[in-house]
Amino acid sequence: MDDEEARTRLLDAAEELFYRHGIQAVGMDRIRTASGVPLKRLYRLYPAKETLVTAYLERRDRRWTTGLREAVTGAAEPVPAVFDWLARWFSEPDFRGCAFLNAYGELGAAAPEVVRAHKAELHALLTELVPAGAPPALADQLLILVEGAAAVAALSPGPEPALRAREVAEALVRQ
Amino acid sequence: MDDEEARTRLLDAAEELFYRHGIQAVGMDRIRTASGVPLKRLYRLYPAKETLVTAYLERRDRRWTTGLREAVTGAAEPVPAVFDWLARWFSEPDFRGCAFLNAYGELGAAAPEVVRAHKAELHALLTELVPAGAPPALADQLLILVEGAAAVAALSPGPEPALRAREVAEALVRQ
DNA sequence: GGGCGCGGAGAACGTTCGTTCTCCGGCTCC
DNA sequence: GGAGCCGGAGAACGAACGTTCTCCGCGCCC
Repeated sequence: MDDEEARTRLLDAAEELFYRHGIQAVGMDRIRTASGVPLKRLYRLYPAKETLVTAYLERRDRRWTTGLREAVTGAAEPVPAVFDWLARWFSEPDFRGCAFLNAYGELGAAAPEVVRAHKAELHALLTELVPAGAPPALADQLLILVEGAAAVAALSPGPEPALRAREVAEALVRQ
Repeated sequence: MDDEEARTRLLDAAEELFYRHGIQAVGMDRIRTASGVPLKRLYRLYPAKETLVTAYLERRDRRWTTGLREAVTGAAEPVPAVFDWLARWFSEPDFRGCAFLNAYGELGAAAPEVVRAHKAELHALLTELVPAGAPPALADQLLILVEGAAAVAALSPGPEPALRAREVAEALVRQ
């Protein structure tokens, strides 16, 4: 097992545990056990828990944004495609809301800056998707629909919140 | 200082600290210092931290739901009034998102059931507000708008998310 | 007024956390 | 083949947590 594989195993374990149980509720020893990476190597690759938390959020941000981008680029109707993608995400068995909103709610001002960056990226992506002549507030409204669907789905999982938000979004872009 | 005042002081301190810093980041000793209530009395009134957390969320739930109800009952247009009330809430200087969503994000399955109850109450209130002939999905969509505005405002405070959501809600109820 | 009991102040306890250290086996290099 | 070093396993450390205990001073009753 080289350092690269150890990093992957650590991030896999950290993502699963941090996302499911919250960040403060998961100790480094639990990540060590789940990943099989010795503590010494863990602290060589990530010198403190905070760096592991940041790396977990950054990798998840890359995967999430890339997945959404791939799902909507080339789609005939990109805005509804966003919510179809959300519906699939909300239906994953271990879905538990937006990891970045959860991290911000838990850590507050101490949350790493990738949390803000994630929301800025999402807003930028939505801005690209709205038609050229649309009012500038449309991207803000779509952002509210995306976040709202995720927040509602966090407490009652399933695709329904995404479908309800999709209906609203379709009505918005038609105008 | 009788027990009733001690309870108030404890809940005030707990609300301020839990809401600002998160639940796990605040120790009982910090609540003792902030409230001025001795540890012995604290544990007589709330035998464990979990009971204090639940009491904090239950009181906040009562205040929040009552405040929203009072703001919309009797309003000429109750649905937009919801978002005007949200705009004022988001503008409070220490606004940091929905305490119940934050608690759920932090505690996950270990969150007290008042978190779910809070969302159910909000959904019920929105159901009362929609016109009689409206499609049943409308309340779900309004819930998404409320939650989404709160989530967006958590990271970029100010009334704007509520105003954007209000515009969408007005378009929805007009149909 | 003297024993008594309640409540306040904070020390103390056991556990858990993040992080570091110790020990030891196995590989490398001459 | 032997010395030296790197990495693994897990004990150990200091701090912080939730919770309990000890001590002490003050008010009450006869």
